[in-house]
Amino acid sequence: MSLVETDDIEGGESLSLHQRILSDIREKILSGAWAPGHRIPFEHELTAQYNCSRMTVNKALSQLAKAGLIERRRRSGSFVRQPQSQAAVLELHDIRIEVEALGLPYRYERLGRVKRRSSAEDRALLGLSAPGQVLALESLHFAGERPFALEKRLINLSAVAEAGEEEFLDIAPGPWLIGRVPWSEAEHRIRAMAADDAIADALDIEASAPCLVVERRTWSAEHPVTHVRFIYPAESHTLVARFTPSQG
Amino acid sequence: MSLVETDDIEGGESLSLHQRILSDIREKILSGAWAPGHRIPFEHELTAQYNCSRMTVNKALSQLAKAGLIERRRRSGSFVRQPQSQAAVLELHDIRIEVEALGLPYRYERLGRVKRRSSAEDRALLGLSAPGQVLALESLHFAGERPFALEKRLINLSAVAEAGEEEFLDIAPGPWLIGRVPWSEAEHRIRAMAADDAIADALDIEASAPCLVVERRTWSAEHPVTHVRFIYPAESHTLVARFTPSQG
DNA sequence: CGTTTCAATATGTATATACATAATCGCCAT
DNA sequence: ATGGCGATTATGTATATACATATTGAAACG
Repeated sequence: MSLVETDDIEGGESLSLHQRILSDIREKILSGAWAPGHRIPFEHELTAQYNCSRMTVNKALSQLAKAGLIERRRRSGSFVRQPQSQAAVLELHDIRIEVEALGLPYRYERLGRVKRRSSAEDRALLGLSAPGQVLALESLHFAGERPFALEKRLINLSAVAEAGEEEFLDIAPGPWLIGRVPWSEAEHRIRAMAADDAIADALDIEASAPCLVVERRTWSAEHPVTHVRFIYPAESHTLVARFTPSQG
Repeated sequence: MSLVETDDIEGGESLSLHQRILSDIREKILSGAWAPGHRIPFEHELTAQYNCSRMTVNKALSQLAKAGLIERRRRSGSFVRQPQSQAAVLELHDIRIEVEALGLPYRYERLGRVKRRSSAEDRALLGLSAPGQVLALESLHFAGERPFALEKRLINLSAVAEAGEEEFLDIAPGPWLIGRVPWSEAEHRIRAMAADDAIADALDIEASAPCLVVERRTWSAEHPVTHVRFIYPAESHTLVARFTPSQG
């Protein structure tokens, strides 16, 4: 039995050997041909089958291991792992891009801007322990005539002092921060909520109508940078997440 | 200027060289010391600084490139990328695990089970073009006494024939499918919705109360396998997604 | 019979080397 | 000037090799 013809007569697809080994093995696993627990051929066997060096095989297998598709055990070999905990990559677009993708004109409007000493709630949201200055912003993103999302944001001025000088009248805080502050970690919370009166008013929807709430906390090298809460009317928004295990 | 002392006197942390190069460069980028656009040292410079071979440096840089932190251009060098489109990894736990993590007893109850020829709507949800048999399931997941989530699922029997023989009285379709059908791709849609009467009744909440809806479509090697819609009462559920760029 | 020891084995990491490929720079001829 | 061409350069991919390390299985020993 051989995984491939060593002399590939047909599709000389200009795939690198590395890529070919990767996709061959992925295919075997995803098709179910190699069930979880199955021992995949030893490196030296693959070396022979693909007629290449062990380093090339090793790189491919290491990558599959890092992607979580296989598990490698010294002296024992490499094994197909149990189905992984399902995880999906959730792309969190810029709202402007999202709106424009819908073919609607985008408009941003700053509602409020307050610089203040952090309240206990501010600190809780940002994950701060010591008090300090924060900037609280409230703004609306429009798709055409209609409000698309309400944004409530806190910025930790100890981490991003320059934000204190910015009015955010013409630029939304999201794009402003991106590119200025490299972020090392982010956390999102997604939930449904009934609109309270203030939200309903801002978004021009009925009170207690369902909304999708996306909260994001961002850190840069351990320091909390910002906490933001996007509130979308239920109709206007669906988050899409896709997942393909271990691509390339 | 040198990234590290070539003879590391202090922390001989038993980190592999590969790991050390990776984390050094990541640190520079995430701390902002190397801003987006900055050209990071050429491979041969890093080779000299770390006193190692180019292959080792190359492997580290390739990994950073694959993680999206840097961009490599032939003849020009490697550059710190603009902040990536924000993406987060959303873990989609098994509901049983989620409930038990809350310290509540988990219970599953099948509400309905119908085997039928796929309707146009079924095909649209599953992404099928040709008609065929599908299994429609409706079930409830409980956390303690209270309904935690309502599940509405379609299974494509052309892809998973054995599902037609299963009653799903004692095992939820999710766990049943996992481990039986390897999935190669999944897509999620997350949105908020007002509970209609049927949903409100099943979940024991008020009509038009806000709910979080998570829809998932799963493929196995191009074939649609299942479409499932989880409906959570707003209070009971928050999805959490975390992201750290390019972990080693 | 149980334990220790040792050799065999598969993976982990690193090196030196080689050639391919793409992009850029500068030279040269038009 | 300007358009093309070749040399240069940095990365991309692969090889052969070497030694480290963890684990297993079997032999040796008390």
